[in-house]
Amino acid sequence: MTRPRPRPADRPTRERRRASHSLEAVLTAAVALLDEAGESALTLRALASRLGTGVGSIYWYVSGKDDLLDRAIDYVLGGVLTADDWRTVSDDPVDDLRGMAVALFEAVVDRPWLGSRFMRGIDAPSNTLRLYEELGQQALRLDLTPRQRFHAVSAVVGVVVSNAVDLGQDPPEAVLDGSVDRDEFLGRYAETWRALDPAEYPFVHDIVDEFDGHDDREQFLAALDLTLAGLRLQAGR
Amino acid sequence: MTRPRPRPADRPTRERRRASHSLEAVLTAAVALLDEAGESALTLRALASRLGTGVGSIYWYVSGKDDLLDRAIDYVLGGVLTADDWRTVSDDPVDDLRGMAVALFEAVVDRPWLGSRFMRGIDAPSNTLRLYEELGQQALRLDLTPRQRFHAVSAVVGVVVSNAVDLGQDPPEAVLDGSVDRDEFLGRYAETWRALDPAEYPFVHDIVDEFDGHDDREQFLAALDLTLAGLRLQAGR
DNA sequence: GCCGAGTATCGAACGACGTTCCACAGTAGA
DNA sequence: TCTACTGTGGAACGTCGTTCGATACTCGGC
Repeated sequence: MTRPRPRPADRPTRERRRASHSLEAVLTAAVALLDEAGESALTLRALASRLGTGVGSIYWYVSGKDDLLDRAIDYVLGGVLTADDWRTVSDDPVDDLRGMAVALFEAVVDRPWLGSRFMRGIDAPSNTLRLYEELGQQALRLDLTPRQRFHAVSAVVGVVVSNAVDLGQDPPEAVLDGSVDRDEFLGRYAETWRALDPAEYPFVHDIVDEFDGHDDREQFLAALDLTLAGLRLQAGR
Repeated sequence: MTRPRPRPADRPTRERRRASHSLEAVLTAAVALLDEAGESALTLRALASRLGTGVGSIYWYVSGKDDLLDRAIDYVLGGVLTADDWRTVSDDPVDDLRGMAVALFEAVVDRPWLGSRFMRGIDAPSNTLRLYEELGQQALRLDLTPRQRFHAVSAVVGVVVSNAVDLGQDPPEAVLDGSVDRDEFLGRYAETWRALDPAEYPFVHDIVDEFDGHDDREQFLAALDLTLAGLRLQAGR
């Protein structure tokens, strides 16, 4: 789990009577902007123009861009909590933990802009904390000390985060067809790697074929399974 | 390992005759700025004024801020490669891998601004790739398929990266005494967690004491050891 | 029916940033 | 000395996040 940051004072939750623009509308538009063109597309001006309003209005609902992003992320994380594939129940807690981690990862694949800010907002009432809790409830079923549990869940979240950071990196510059471009892109790197001295770079040569055209999902699953195997061992399963 | 990004064309490596400002000077000043006041302090104007020059000059050595940051990171990573604690030799490859991962993590603790960009620049001649290679050479000593090796090293790098991202997050806003402030900070979060309904948040209650005042290093080591335990299992060690 | 306090909207303006551009200076070879 | 190249420096441009004050709209109390 990530280190928390202080959140600016929330607007008092008084019920709003005239909500032509609501916080939800702001968040929806922000997420739409992010989905369409990535993190750099989310500017206060672009958001205001999409909402048909002025920049100043946004600051009524949100204390700043940081807050906006945090809320947008927590907003989409709420969708993960209510998805169907979330919360599988088996008799193996580690399997269930794995299922949740995969569901979390899938959410990131769909929205790579979640990127590095992913899983930061662990304020008391938030979907992020709820996610963390439900992950942890599986760990609760394992024979571990609280400290081991804390570390185990942090480790699993860490695997998702590190792969999310990967995915969050802006692609070359092509908005066009994702797959073909990506393979070409990886291929160009593989090419330069193959040109290295094999005596100096034996490992790079050993894995260059695996790197070339590798699947992010597979890489994530491999890392996850290594961690879970370690966890199984620790829990005596 | 992280997805590579295209790097702008390098300046031709013609030997420079009058190097009042060299690329090295630029990088040294940039790193100093980052170390003193974090990532947000590295602006082209601040860097220029520290070098006693104009902003335009910096663009002679570096193609932009992205390139500058990537080079600065690769620059400090060069120090890791030549450090004493790097590259321990034992008869257990996993132990050696662990030592390297820890050394890498220590470098990040010292310079939290490495943050999320950490381990991105895997261009052909770079310290990052060299780091990756040397990590991989330990995996080469294990009885694994190339694909397993690729995934194993990626997983280990991932553990370091995810904890680096954590550390890279800007602290509350205090530049002052790090430890006391941090404990207070964690404590405030722990407080709100303890106020949650134990029936709804059993896991959070279970681990809140562990979270309160937890050590980042310990958390990293726990995650690393889970991954390495899984790796040991996979390699039949 | 009016009024002041809270709720909400909007866009001009500010300062900081990354980047571009171009005028200029020093140096090396012809 | 001339010329081409390597390097320097800072004004200027456009965009960004943020602040501010003017302007409504809405409601409970008089």
